[in-house]
Formats: sequence, structure tokens, C-alpha cells
Amino acid sequence: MTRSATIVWFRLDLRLEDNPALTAALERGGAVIPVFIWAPSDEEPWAPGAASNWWLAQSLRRLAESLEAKGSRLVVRRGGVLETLRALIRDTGASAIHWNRRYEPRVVERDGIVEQALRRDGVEVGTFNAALLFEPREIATKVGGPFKVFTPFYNACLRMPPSAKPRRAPRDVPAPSRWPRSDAVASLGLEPKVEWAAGIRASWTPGEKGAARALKHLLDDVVEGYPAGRDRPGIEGTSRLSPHLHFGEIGPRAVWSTVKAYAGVDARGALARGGEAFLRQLVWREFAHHLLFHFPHTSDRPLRPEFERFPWRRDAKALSAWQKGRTGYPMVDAGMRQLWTTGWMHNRVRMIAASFLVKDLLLPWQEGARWFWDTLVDADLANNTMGWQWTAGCGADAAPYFRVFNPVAQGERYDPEGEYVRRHVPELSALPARFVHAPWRAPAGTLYAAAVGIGESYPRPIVDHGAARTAALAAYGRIKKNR
DNA sequence: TTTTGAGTTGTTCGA
DNA sequence: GTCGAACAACTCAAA
Repeated sequence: MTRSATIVWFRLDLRLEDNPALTAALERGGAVIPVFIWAPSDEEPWAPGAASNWWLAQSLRRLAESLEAKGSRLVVRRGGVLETLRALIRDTGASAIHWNRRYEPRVVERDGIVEQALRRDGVEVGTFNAALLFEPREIATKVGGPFKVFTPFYNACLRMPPSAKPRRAPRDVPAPSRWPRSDAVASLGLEPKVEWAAGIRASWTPGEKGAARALKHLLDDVVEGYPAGRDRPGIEGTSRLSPHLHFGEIGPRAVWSTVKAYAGVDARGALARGGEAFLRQLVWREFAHHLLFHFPHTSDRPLRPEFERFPWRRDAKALSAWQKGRTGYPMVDAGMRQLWTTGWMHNRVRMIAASFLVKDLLLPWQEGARWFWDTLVDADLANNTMGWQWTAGCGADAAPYFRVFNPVAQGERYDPEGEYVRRHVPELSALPARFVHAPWRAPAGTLYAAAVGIGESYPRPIVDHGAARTAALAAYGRIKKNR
């Protein structure tokens, strides 16, 4: 006796492996109807940005292909989620719907409404965890509250029982006798009308297979040297898993168990071979989700209320120079141009570029968060929010206010040969290493030989870092509590 | 309730 | 060039 069909509503879980909503649908028996619904207005003011949308289009195509290889399809629709699901239930006779949970405040709210309405309709609703090692409510302090400091959060995670082993992708996915209509991915308008995605396309392979390849690359070439390599933007020292994790093309459980098995344990019981350092980063992703879930206003407003009074400047010209990578500080500009051309920025450089916007230019962190949101292929509300608030000093466990990154010193320390700068700021590529992070210090003859014209081919610094630092410290001093 | 120890990623200055 | 201290006070989390 086969049961009636189950709809699997795909969202940020665009994979077949270790996908609990899908697995449970298969275990339930009967046909499975995989669905994706494009409803960006539900997520305003944080509807996905342009780079995210590009990635999404590719990832949906890859998912559809994988489903077709299993004898199934991906039904794509646009518009109101509840109306669409109800129509699909009506058309297919499905009696159940499964999805994997998301944790962004607006989405939690929307999903709650959808779930209640469908249950009232008599539909069986099942929701699952695919996106996190530990969901926001699973980790709590001894008195039951959310954590605001990373280290105790991390320790609490390590005390948790290990999560279940990731499930394999199904062999096949039983199709319904008749498929509901589907829109084409191309009709969703996710891809640019003007061709700007060439650099992004050249840098990434969206989809579950691309994610698996990135994980293999992490094990083969990255983890071993991760503790130091992750801070070197000139080399491939990071996992580059972030967009794959954001779109759920791979799950954190699979990453965790694979890295752990690879790294092994040293004599003192600690994870060896860079494993600890990498998995810590994975827990930072968990912490970001924990924070946004428990402090849902923080995507727009500071966690520390005194920062509501911070004297941010308005300066459209400075903001535009930062966005375009024309601040005159090579490390900042290289980062901003890497972001623009590849849809991604190395984490070390994100901190440098973000610190520059917030502390050197005294522009509001929300402006930076907005720009990153639109340009990053890994734009993730939880991670983006936590990162910007950390840099600005207004978030959980944030950098102390006097911690102002020096873009020249950071460049010299983490990109000593200037490879990273040369790659992304080609007009400086002929400068010797000792001037590549501060070209204005180079003698005229050196500049001439390298064909660099300060204020011509490459901008003069738009602010003096030393003076900017003093101004930032003064501004932060003014919002201190006891003054 | 009170106490205690601690807190991702830095910079600058002076010895 | 290298090293340690100062930068400031606050809040968190657990005992």
C-alpha cells in the first residue's frame, strides 16, 4: 500500500546527500515531489543580493540535474509560498510536506505561519535540521540563556554528543504519476542582464559536486597548513566552502565528520593536522546563527545599545571609493576588487577592509554589510551580521574599540611578497615588495620604473591612517558608558 | 549573591 | 629588529 506523495520544499539545502527532509520523505513511502519556490520579498529587507542570486540559479540547475539522474525532477515556482504549496498539494494529492529549517528571523516567522496554516488544512508537516551542527536552542548557558562569548559557546558545543552520521544520497527518488508544471530557472530573473558574472563563473563551481570537490581540496591541500595558511590571502589557504555551506550544497555534519576522520587525534587527545583550527571556524558559523536567532534585531541594529549613539559620518564619495577599491590602501583595494570580480573575499582581508570602512572612514557598518550582502556569493545573514558587528565593536565578543587594523602593517604581515595585491590591483604589479602596501612611500624613480602614478594610475590614500585612527579612538571614547 | 577569571583575528611606544 | 606593556573598562559565564 503506497502512501500519497510527499512534497520536499527545498530552500537553503540544495543537496541530496545528508538531507533529512528528503530522507524522511523517502522513508515515508510514496512519491516525492521536490519543489523550489522563489519568494524573495518574504525576506526583505534582506532579500538575496545579486551575487547570491547568480549562485542560486546555477545551484538550482545542478540540483535539478541530480534529481533527474535519480528519476525525479525539480519543480520550480515563484510567488507566495503558502499559496504555491497549497496549489501543489491540490494538484498532486500530496498529504505531507517536509522542509529543512532556516534560522533568519524573517524566515522563521514566515515558516511558522506556513506551517500552522498547512496543519490546519490537515497536511502533515515535517521540519528538520540540515544546516547546523547544533540548532540555536540546543546550546545554552547553565542558566538556560544564549551565549554571547565564543569560547564558552565552543566548549558547550564540544560537550554535546556527536550528531548522527550524515546520510548518503538516495539511489532513486520515486516520481509521481503526473508532474505539476514547473517554471524554468531562467525565468526567475536571477542572472544578470549585463554580463558581469564572468569572473565569478571562472572562480567557482556551484552545486553539490562542486561542494564535494571543495571538501576534497580542503583535505588534500589545505587543512594541514590551515592554522597559518588561512591568514595568507595570496595562497589558497582557506576551504572556500562558505558559499556551498550557505546554499546547503554540503552540510556541516558531513564537513565535520570528514575533517575529523582525516585529521585524527594527537597524543593529548586534541585534533591534529590543522583539524582543530578548521573546525573552530565551523563553530563560528554555528555561533553566528545562534546569535542572530536569539538577537533577531542585530542584522540592522547594534547588539550593544550604546552604539546607537555612535557618531557615524555620511560620505557618499568615500563609500563609493571603498566599494570600487579606490581608497589608496592596496590591501583594502585588493580585497574590494577581489570581491567585485570573484564574488568572494578572503577572511583576513574582510577584516582589514571592514575595519577601514568603519574605523578609518567612520562610515556605518550597516553600509558595509549591505555592500557585502549584494556582492558576496556566500552572503549569509548570520555570518555577515556577526562579522560586521564584531569589526565595528558593537557586537558579541567584539573587538575592543582601540583595536584598529593598520592596512599597511596587515598587508606586510600577511601578504609579505605582495602577491595578493599584485593579482587584484594590477596597476601596482611592478612595484617592489617593500612598497607594494604603501606605494606613496616609494621614491619617485621607483614609481616611475613601475609605471605607477600616485593620484593618477592609482589613488593617493583618501585618508591618513594615523589621523583616522586617532579620530576613531576619539569617536569611540565619546559613546563610552560612564561619560 | 558574589566573586573570579577570561575574552578570535591589533597597534604603538619605549626600552 | 625584538620584546613587553599599555591601551579601558565591561560583560559574560560559571563556580
